[in-house]
Amino acid sequence: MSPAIALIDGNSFYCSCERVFDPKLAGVPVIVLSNNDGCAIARTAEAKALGIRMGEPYFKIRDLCRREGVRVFSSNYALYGDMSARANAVYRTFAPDVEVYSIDESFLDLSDVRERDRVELARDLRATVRRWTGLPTCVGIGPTKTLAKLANHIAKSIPDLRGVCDLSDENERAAWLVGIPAGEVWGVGRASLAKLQALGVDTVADLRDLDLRPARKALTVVGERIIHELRGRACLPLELVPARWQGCAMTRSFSARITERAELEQAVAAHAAQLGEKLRRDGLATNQITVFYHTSEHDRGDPMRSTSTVIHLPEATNDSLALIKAAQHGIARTWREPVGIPWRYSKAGVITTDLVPLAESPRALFGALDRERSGALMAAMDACNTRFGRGSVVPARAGLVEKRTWSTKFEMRTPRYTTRLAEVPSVLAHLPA
DNA sequence: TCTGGGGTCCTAGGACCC
DNA sequence: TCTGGGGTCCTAGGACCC
Repeated sequence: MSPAIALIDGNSFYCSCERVFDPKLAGVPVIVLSNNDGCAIARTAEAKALGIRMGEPYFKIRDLCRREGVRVFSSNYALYGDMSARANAVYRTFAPDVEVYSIDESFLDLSDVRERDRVELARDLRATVRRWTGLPTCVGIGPTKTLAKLANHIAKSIPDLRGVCDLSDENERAAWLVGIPAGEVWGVGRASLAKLQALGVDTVADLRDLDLRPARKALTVVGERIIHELRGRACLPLELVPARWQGCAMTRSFSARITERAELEQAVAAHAAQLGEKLRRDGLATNQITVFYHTSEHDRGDPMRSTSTVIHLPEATNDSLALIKAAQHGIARTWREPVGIPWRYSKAGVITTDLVPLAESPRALFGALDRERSGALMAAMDACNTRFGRGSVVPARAGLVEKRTWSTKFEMRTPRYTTRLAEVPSVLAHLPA
């Protein structure tokens, strides 16, 4: 039995999640915006056809959207995350070995399925996901992850394939690869593409046939791996158990510029508190954080400032209060009073890059934290926030959620239909008299 | 007026060690 | 003027991904 990997992904995933709960959105252009309603990060086929590009700032296309009747939504991550979990639950009923690669993409191991049955299974999977979750998907199949990704790309661009493309057969595969630009390959970005083109590589077939030596010279081992994968030799195993995070970040653009130290301190404290919350969910901890904030590169003519500093803790922790203290220390260390025009800060964040499981982390000889107390307090706080909703209990320094002037904007967000009881859709049934 | 956020992997180069 | 040969570890920066 030849190895086979399928990549299944949701079409215009965020937009499709919105469509599941509003049938009127079918067939009309839909886009979903990034945080602060900044950029278009998901577009349906109809929106793409209007020329709306990935990452396009919303203010530039607002008129177009109004004119063309594009339905515009803020990101509703609670909804998308939950829909993603539902889709993966369906995948697992078809193939037990699933790697959840991103919120809208999963790799499935189909090695145990006979080659001639794979396409049919994939079609069945698509139909079932559609029926059970409402989400449209496409499936690509190949002997390696890279080829499965490529197959998925083909499935999405050729309607005749009805959402499934199988590149298992070497001859069929070769015929496809000559017609696809090398830039479509997973792992070949802009910079790599330019180097490849200098080597005379234009199509995926060219890349597959490139000698390993020049490939390695131009693109390091990453490029060599891609070529092996294109030739059908797997270098990227299925990661069935999610790897432990190495780092974690909480960074946000403000909905309005910040000039006051107190506001900046509050924002950074809120980020530190949320970072602690994320770490606690996975039992992870950190003994150093980086705090940064900066003005916007789009504010031409304004004074620019960007600063970042690393704060070390006596021992690893995920206690929000300890992280807040460290983060505010970072502000104290870097804050500068403006002399003339104040700096208008646009974004701040707290980052860690060295996560360790709290239980395995060494204790400090001096300055050790009281983990018993801290653990109990944090557990109580997390329990309140789970039960009564996020932001019900926050550390004082992070400020009450509704009083945060810098908070991210989500002005066009749909209800969190599947994760908030207060927001589930209601149905009215009129009985005949 | 309004321009996202969160990850991973790889390499080169410096510091340091014996 | 001449001045070895290995290691390891860390960091910054680049590239890529969704």
